[in-house]
Amino acid sequence: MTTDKAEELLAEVKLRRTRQRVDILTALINAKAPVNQAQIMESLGKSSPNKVTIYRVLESLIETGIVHQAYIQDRCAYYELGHNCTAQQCHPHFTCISCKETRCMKDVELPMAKSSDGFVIKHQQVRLEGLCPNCSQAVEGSTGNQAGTTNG
Amino acid sequence: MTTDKAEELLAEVKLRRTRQRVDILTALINAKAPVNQAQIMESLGKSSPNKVTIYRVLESLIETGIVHQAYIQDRCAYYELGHNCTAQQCHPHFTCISCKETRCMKDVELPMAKSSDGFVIKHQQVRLEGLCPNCSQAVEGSTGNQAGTTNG
DNA sequence: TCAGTAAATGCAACTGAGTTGCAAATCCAT
DNA sequence: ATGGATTTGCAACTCAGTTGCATTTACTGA
Ligand SMILES: [Zn+2]
Ligand SMILES: [Zn+2]
Ligand SMILES: [Zn+2]
Ligand SMILES: [Zn+2]
Repeated sequence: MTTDKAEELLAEVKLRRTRQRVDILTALINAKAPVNQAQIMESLGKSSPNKVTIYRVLESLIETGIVHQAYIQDRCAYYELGHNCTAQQCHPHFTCISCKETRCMKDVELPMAKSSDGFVIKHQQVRLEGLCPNCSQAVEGSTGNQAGTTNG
Repeated sequence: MTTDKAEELLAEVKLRRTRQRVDILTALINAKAPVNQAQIMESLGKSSPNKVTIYRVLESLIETGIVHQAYIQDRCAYYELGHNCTAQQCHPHFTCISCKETRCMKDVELPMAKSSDGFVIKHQQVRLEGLCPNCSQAVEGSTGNQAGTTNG
């Protein structure tokens, strides 16, 4: 396991190295996409920290800046490492309106909005909606074919 | 009251003209900023429709496109008329990190993200964070002065 | 004008993500 | 090792939003 990386990060931001923090941070490091509390708990299985602890750990990690709240979907927050975002702007997140999957768009960049009228814009967050490659293909190529069950 | 406008809109989108729909839509028309269910209920006072009805009416109005869900704050959805948004992009919403107020930035425009790798981007939503004129002034002009209680 | 019917409403009970208070456990500096 | 501050777990709570169902209301067309 990549526990090393997690422990290293915790030391960097001067957070106490508890088993729970290491495990949760490791889960975030290993995640291929943003995850919510339930997914973290599930990925840690039987030895997962309590739900409340997960929220509290996420909160402390967010305070240090090593974790971001990526987006909210269905009233539920998703978290990810913040290591490849600038302070001003993270990558956009894309949700497919057909298959409902959400993913990071690390290759998409947008300019920052221009501050105006005394507003100081410090952070910008972009959400995208549309059709993912799977689903746009399905719509193009056939009639009445829904969601990504095209070629699987 | 501007009930006329609401009734007109309902006719346009072919929704039955119920007292509740007219009232809720009128509340949205009169609102100076996006509002949530509780605020709609409050603004309609004693004669307000039931909470469930408000959610169901909002849902039907959103389906027709005359109302949009503007943003979510503190796990709570805020709604507004969608009449001055393009299909692809609404105006950004700005939340002040100091006084927590959120407002529409109708004068701010951002280009649409470029679709890539088979992704078809149909809609883009932008959230901005920073300091509002009140609060940025407070930070500049003095020491330790919090939130918009500066002048007035 | 007056049924008849589909749609809309209200109520009560529910759901589920996230929070709070507090006692017990754990980390870490000395 | 020891002690005090921090962290954790549990149970109970909060509150926006949803669901099922009985009742009411808006429209159609005779
Ligand atoms: Zn898809
Ligand atoms: Zn991401
Ligand atoms: Zn402010
Ligand atoms: Zn707006």
